[in-house]
Amino acid sequence: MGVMKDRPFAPMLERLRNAGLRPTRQRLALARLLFEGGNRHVTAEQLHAEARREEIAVSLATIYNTLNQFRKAGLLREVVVDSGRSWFDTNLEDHHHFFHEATGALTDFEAEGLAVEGVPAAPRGTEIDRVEVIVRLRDAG
Amino acid sequence: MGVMKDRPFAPMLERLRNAGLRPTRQRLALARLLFEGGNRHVTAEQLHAEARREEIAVSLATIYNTLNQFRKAGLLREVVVDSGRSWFDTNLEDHHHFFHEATGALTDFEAEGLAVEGVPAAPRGTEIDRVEVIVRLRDAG
DNA sequence: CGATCAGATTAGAACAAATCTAAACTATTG
DNA sequence: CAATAGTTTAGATTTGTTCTAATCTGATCG
Repeated sequence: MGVMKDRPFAPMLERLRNAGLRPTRQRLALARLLFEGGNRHVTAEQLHAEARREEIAVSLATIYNTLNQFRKAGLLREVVVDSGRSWFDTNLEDHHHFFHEATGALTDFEAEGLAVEGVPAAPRGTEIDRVEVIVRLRDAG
Repeated sequence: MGVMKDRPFAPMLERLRNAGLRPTRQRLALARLLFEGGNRHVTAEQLHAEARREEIAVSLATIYNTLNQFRKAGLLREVVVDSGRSWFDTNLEDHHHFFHEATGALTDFEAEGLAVEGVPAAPRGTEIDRVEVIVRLRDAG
């Protein structure tokens, strides 16, 4: 835990600067919620609620701004599994998702070990950006 | 007798009845737009606009009701690729999708020839419903 | 048939997620 | 430490979807 001993904000501050984002109070606080501790998936509303719980004063508009800026800066990935809301994923490794329709639970699995073969060529004028695999789950029975 | 022998909507009528849906004027008209002619992808708004163009009087609420009923009845599949709206796909075969982020174009490709291997076991208490592959495209360059 | 009634349709209200606006605030720079 | 460019904010707005409760219609039965 020596990582967080001395000046707990310094690395995060650097990280924001490197991403070309001014390290404001709000961005710093949200970055710490998102990136300290393991990987996570959040929606804007969830993160807003969490910030409020931690007594961090951030408006919902700022949550949206920040999540989108972090995404554009490559600090987050957006995951679309259920229409009507966006999930943001702090895991930047090559990976895919389980989505449990019944509960809305979203979990990662490593791409290592997964092979997708036989993807047809991209249509003329386009190229493949990313191959996304979503494994939809239902209750066993 | 004395009734026209050629009844182009008869098969569609049967199809609705088989799905347990009363074949109303609106459902019949929408079913014909959706299922006569090749496979297609539509959003609710698109189908509404198309119905209006064809001078079929259907409210937007009915479009939503109908798309959801058709989906539940297994006549349509929902495709989630971009948050904020739902696509409905008349193609019931095993297949996957190209999604061109820049234009929002959604196109099918056959699952035949595609192999997804090494999907981890479903978490306890759940089982795999469907493995969905979305190939996200960007402009070539 | 024509009456009945569960089920379907509808306009418009309500809701939810996300974005926009323009005014107030703040981190950087010089 | 003042100027300024970038940031945050409350609240309004937009967009996609669902809900409500009133009205209409397709199937059934006498």
